Amino acid sequence: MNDAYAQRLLRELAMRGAIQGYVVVSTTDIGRKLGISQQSASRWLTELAEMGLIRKERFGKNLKVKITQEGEFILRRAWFEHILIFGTPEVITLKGTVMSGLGEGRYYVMREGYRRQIREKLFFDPYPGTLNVKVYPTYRKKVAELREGDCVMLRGFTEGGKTFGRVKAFHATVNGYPGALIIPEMSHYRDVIEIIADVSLREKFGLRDGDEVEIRVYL
Amino acid sequence: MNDAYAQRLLRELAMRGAIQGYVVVSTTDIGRKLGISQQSASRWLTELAEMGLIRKERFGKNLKVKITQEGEFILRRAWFEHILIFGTPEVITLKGTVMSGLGEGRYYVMREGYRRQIREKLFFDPYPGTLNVKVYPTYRKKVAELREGDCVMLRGFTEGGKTFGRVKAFHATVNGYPGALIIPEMSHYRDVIEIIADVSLREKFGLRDGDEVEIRVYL
DNA sequence: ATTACTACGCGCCGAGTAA
DNA sequence: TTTACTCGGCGCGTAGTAA
Repeated sequence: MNDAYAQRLLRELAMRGAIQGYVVVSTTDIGRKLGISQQSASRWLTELAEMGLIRKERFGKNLKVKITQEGEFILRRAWFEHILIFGTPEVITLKGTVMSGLGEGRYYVMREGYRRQIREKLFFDPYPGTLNVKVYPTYRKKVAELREGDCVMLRGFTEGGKTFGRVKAFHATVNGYPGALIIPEMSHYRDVIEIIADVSLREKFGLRDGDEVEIRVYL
Repeated sequence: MNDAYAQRLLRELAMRGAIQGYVVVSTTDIGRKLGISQQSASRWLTELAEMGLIRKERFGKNLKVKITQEGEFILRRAWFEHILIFGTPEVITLKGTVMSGLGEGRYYVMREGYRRQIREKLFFDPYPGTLNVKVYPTYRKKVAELREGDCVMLRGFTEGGKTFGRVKAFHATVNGYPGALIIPEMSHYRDVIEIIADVSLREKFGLRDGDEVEIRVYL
């Protein structure tokens, strides 16, 4: 296997926690995520193990894998290069409580005009819905800063005669899970922010209104 | 072209400055760096341009390329993921002046026992020689901190009856150029540090004894 | 020296399938 | 359900070469 494939797969495994220790994975799932077949995913994993970049063991019907030190070296080099390219990120941490939206989040995310851009610019297929978070008053200033910060811009468009405005997006995590924070340019909220991810964050973390979450924005 | 190749090539181009604007590249050179043939490098670049991830133009006998916004999105996503995996680096900046070593740097780096590990763990083939930098007194404390920090460890070995000790290595840049800072565990110097890279840093920056350099260590 | 075309053959991908 | 084998076909990488 070549270098490029190895790096791509190692990163996917590392995102699942395979640096800290063994992680259960499925070849079907990895294949889907990387856009290759289950068979190829299986073969890639085998080759990665033969190259000594991962340890791989059967775990019932599944596999468990962990990245070796050699594999970690490769990832660290890539990490280092990306940091030379873009610099170290400014990380803004926000805290607040989950609140119910009025379902507009879902409505907007489902518009193909936004959805396509999210796939193209943020690289995930958004779960149709947003997590609304009311940030604690102390963080309002940081939210205001964000509005000025460097962002991924989602263009506005018209669809069925309706006009949808530009939306600012930022790579972010909620309780450590990756997604994006979005701020419609026209929105006037100062303390309510919206988060999107490739899964339902409410379900993933079993969140109910009033639960506290931590959001980290990387810019 | 698939995702993994695109990312690998985009990163290589970004490291050459193709995000800021057009950069002159040669397919031979890129091929060598990525471990593929000149012909493949040529085809990869063409395909990357067709995918809209780079702009490519002839520049005399060479090419000049620049990464488009779509290409940058892909790199930024990878940057974000690497930061989720390893966190944001602590960057330690050191300043000092170039000084002549006694040629031991060259002697040590040439030992195959170290050289192989540098290729495997730091991912470059070291130029046979080190840049010795005497850091200003204010930075001595930072150097001492480094000795304790998280590092890439180069194992000791014996060669021809001589024993070579363990060496701590850190990803680092000199005046922005990537390489590594190395600290032999047995060394007792407090204010002299050694840098290795894949080229002669003295030549690259036209350095003479007494010239000031800035070293950034990423850990 | 470049880049990049054509040809060709190896090897990779994925369908089918066994365990 | 899984993983991972075999196998057939096509895509990719490289040699040769033109410009």
